[in-house]
Amino acid sequence: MSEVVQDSSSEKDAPNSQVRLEEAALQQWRELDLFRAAQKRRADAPRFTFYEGPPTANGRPGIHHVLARALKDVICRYHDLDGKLVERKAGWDTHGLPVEVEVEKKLKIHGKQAICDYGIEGFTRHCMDSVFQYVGEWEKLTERIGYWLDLDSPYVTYHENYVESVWWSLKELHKKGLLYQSHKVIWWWPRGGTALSSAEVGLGYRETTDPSVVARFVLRSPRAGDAASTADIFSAASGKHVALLAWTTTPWTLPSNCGLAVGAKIKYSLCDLGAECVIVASSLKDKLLEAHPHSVLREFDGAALVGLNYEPLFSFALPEGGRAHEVIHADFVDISTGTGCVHLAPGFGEDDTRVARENGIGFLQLVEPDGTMSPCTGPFAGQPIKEADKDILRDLKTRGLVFSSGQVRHEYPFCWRAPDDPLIQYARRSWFVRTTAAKERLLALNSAIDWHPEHIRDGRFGDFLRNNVDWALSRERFWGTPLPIWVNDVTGEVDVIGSVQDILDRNAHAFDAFEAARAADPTLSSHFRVHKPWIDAITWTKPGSEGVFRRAPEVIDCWYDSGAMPFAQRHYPFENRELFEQTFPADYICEGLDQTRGWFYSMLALGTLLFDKAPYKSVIVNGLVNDKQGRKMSKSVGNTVNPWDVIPKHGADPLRWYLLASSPPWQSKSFDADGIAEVERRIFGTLWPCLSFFRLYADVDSWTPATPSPAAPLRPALDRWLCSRLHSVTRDYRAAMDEFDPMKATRLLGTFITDELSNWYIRRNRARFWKSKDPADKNAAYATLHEALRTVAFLLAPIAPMSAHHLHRELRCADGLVSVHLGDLPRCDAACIDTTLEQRMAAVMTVVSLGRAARESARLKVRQPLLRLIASGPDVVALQGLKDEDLAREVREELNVKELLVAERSGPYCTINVKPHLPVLGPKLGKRLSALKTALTQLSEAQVAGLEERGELILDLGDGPITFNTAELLVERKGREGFAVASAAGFMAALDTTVTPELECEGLARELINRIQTQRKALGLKVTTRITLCISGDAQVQAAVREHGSRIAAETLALDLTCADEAPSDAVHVDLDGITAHIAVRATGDGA
RNA sequence: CGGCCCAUAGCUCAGUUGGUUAGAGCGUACGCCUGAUAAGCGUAAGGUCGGUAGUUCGACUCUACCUGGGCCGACCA
Repeated sequence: MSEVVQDSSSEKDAPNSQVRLEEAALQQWRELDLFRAAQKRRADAPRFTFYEGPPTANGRPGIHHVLARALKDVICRYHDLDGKLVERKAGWDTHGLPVEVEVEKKLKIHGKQAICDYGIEGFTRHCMDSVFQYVGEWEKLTERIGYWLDLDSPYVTYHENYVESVWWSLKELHKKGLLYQSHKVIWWWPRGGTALSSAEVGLGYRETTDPSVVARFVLRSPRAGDAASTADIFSAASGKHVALLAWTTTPWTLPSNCGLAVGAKIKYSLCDLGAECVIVASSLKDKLLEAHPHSVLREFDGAALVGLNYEPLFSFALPEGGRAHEVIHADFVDISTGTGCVHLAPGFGEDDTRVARENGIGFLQLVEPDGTMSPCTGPFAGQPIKEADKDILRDLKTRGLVFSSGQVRHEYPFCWRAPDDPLIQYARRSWFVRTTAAKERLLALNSAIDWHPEHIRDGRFGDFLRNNVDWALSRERFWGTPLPIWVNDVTGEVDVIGSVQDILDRNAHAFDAFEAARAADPTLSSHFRVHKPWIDAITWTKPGSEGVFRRAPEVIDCWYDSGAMPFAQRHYPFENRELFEQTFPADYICEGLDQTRGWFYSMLALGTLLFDKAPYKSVIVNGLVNDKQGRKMSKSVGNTVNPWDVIPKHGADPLRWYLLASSPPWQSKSFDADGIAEVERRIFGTLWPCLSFFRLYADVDSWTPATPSPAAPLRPALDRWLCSRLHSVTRDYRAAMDEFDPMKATRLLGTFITDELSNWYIRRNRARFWKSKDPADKNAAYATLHEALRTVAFLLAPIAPMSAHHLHRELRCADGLVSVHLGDLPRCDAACIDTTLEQRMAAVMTVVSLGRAARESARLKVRQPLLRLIASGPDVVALQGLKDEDLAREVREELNVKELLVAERSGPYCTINVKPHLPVLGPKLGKRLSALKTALTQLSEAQVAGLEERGELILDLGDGPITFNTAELLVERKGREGFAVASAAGFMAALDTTVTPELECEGLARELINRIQTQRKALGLKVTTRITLCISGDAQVQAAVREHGSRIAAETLALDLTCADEAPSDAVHVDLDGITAHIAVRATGDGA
């Protein structure tokens, strides 16, 4: 008993029992090195492959990480217990801008130049040092929540082996012709001098105010050969100058204007404003020209404008590589905002770049990478773009080229780590992976992935794949996997290397300088030789060709690192070829919804391009964890939940259960600590008493699993029922887990523990454990309960591993296992499932519930014995269950009635009501269904009797007689008035409420027993302690003691019972519904 | 603005291929049980299943549109 945990509610700050048992379990795991032992026992088992998505350890873990980790752990543990080898290699994502930003903050420097000034080596050293800043906290949390993860040999994305595998993969892509360099418009952070990934851009959107300018682009006079429609425009304008109006929110791009775009099928109007004529989309005319009295001279399609030339607003430089200042058609032009005419600056817009290239328009980019206007822009040269906006606008106004100007508030991205720095779209030379070449394959492979929830496949993820664009791979940063591309500085020849050996083959002394530096400074990590700045110093030449190969200075998008994880974690193909092949693809991964464009994509893209396989078969996508009000958790709002505020209070297992059971994994959760307290109370607060009940009596009787007990089929009905339920639950639980539905499995188990094991089996069987005179019956009860608890321990193991461990140990199983986690999950034995018995018991439970309701309505407490209950049910199985003597006894005892009558026919106790069984009769009858419904409400007594006797009913619904059988009709029994009745779902319970003097006397005896037991407990007596009893009270009390004295004595373990006229001095006074009695309980000291 | 998801009791959520009286837990009120109880059980109040229209004998369930919330994408120029 000592190990069954006692609550210490007196010590407020002491950890509660749940927390204590978890910590004790974890301590045992450490001592037993249990994780390793569990892995070892499956060394030769078939694999279930899991990939751990690498978190970055330079931030603290939060409550949402607990959700993801609980989901990962529960599925992995389930398959482990089911007999598979489930490798769980930890991993850390170590590269990327967030790390650099943290270091910049620490060093109090900001921007690319500042880093160069500081020194790249020093900077990257700080990066490497900081990536594991919080790794201790991650490990602590991982261990405390019982997440089994091999933290001792994690993969680390900056390690040389990992980098080398990434290089290998890029060389493979290069061989397939999938690596190229191009101009690409990207989101550019001018101050930091770097491009940002779309994920990073998405973090930085916020509302801002920008100038909103409509500029005049004055058309040049038509030339010979122009279309007649063009000439018509000018003749209609009759000599006034004609301007196309175009809208922009970025005046700083106007000097780089190369063209104008219109929609060929959009209607445009030529409007006479008096002094000039302007052209705008017809549908926008009224809004744009509302302050200008005007008349419409002509209306025409945009196609009429295509090919027209206009005077550029500025002429600092001419576009290169194509025509300039021409009106073209573009499909993306719309008329929801603006003027219907779009200013094209191919240096700064993705759409602009595309249509310009398609139409032979040139390229011009008069902004420097640092975000200042180019030196050739005259008065604006060197100005930061947002400052240049004002001067450009003033200049245009002076020259009469501004039609209107104002301000607009809209969403615009800023750098997510430097919130005052706006990003700009900027065409930049960059390295790309041609993922679009594999678009169809990506979609095809995705279609076979088992997504949870399913809609991600064709929804969010499918959409993302359908809109696939080439992967912009390079980052002009410092801390990342270096791009393994060397370019000849004279010929431009590209050499992609795929290993360290590749480098040595080209330059045997490549690493000499590094080794020398390392000899001088042993603190220099060996991994640095494949990182900046050391890798940049490596060059080579090729015999017979001029020029030197120098490394492309960029590093790789860190999402590529994570996507390379399936092979890079193995240092494939340099090592572990076989292991990789065995563990690719993964059977299961699980990450948050935010990984759609992140890890889910990067892994699929690389798996597809390199191996033509989807790298994972099944995915659980977990939702976000919001706060109690459903708001997103954020540090700035201050509503984040620290796992360490929750775990020491309620325990990690209740937290895991809460996260798994509260809603489907993919639904965002409103985190509420009260919900965990509820789980702790309702689930664990029920489970532990089940255990201590078992241990209490098993210890008293010295019962062990080795004690012989009757074979299962020979045990009482309740035992067979529990056994059947146990196997049914095992079956359903396994099915749910196999379908990656841990919520269903968890709820199933919870219901079994609370409703069936605790609240029905144990409660109904208590007396057998302490009163049974039949040792076989008692041993059957012990064996049944023990087996049930043992199975619960296994089913609980994946969900609440520490509690399961504790439960299993306390059961002292004969399985020789030091922990439940070293065992095998029980299988469902179909032979143990007795469906009929389960249905019958369900009927009994329903009738009991109704019986209680009937007692409630009659205000007759259960201690008051009553003569009879009349019960009925809707079908044969239910009726048979109520007639089964073993089950009927449960009803009588539970409801404290002398007799249970089963009413099968309508009669003095019940009436019946017949309803159509719709799923059967709907298709059969169609529209005649309503006629049947009416007919059934008007059945005669004879028809009802006929149905009850012969099982069939013949009705005429207007087109001849139809015979209905019992499968097509539902019979619902209801109690007649005059009894205390309750009915539901075809069941009914009618209580005979007569209380005879004899029954009243017996009831009083039961009240006395109850008070004596309470007093025993108040005195702190053991359940085996014998007592002497002295009871006094009025005539009624004395009569009860006289009539039922032997029963009172037996149930309270009284060796001696006396009935006194005067209350002894040590008696307690008790109130029995208005009757006062005095009870003196004295221990005899005879404990056996 | 676009895509996707969600909307069921005061709160957190279930609800299987369309089927009879839409469920559970928490909370509230009242009652009950306790020789396992950390507790538990029962009853009641509480719902036009976000709205409208449609398909159907029948819609919480399917379809369309609308409203509100979330996530993601989007400077639409």
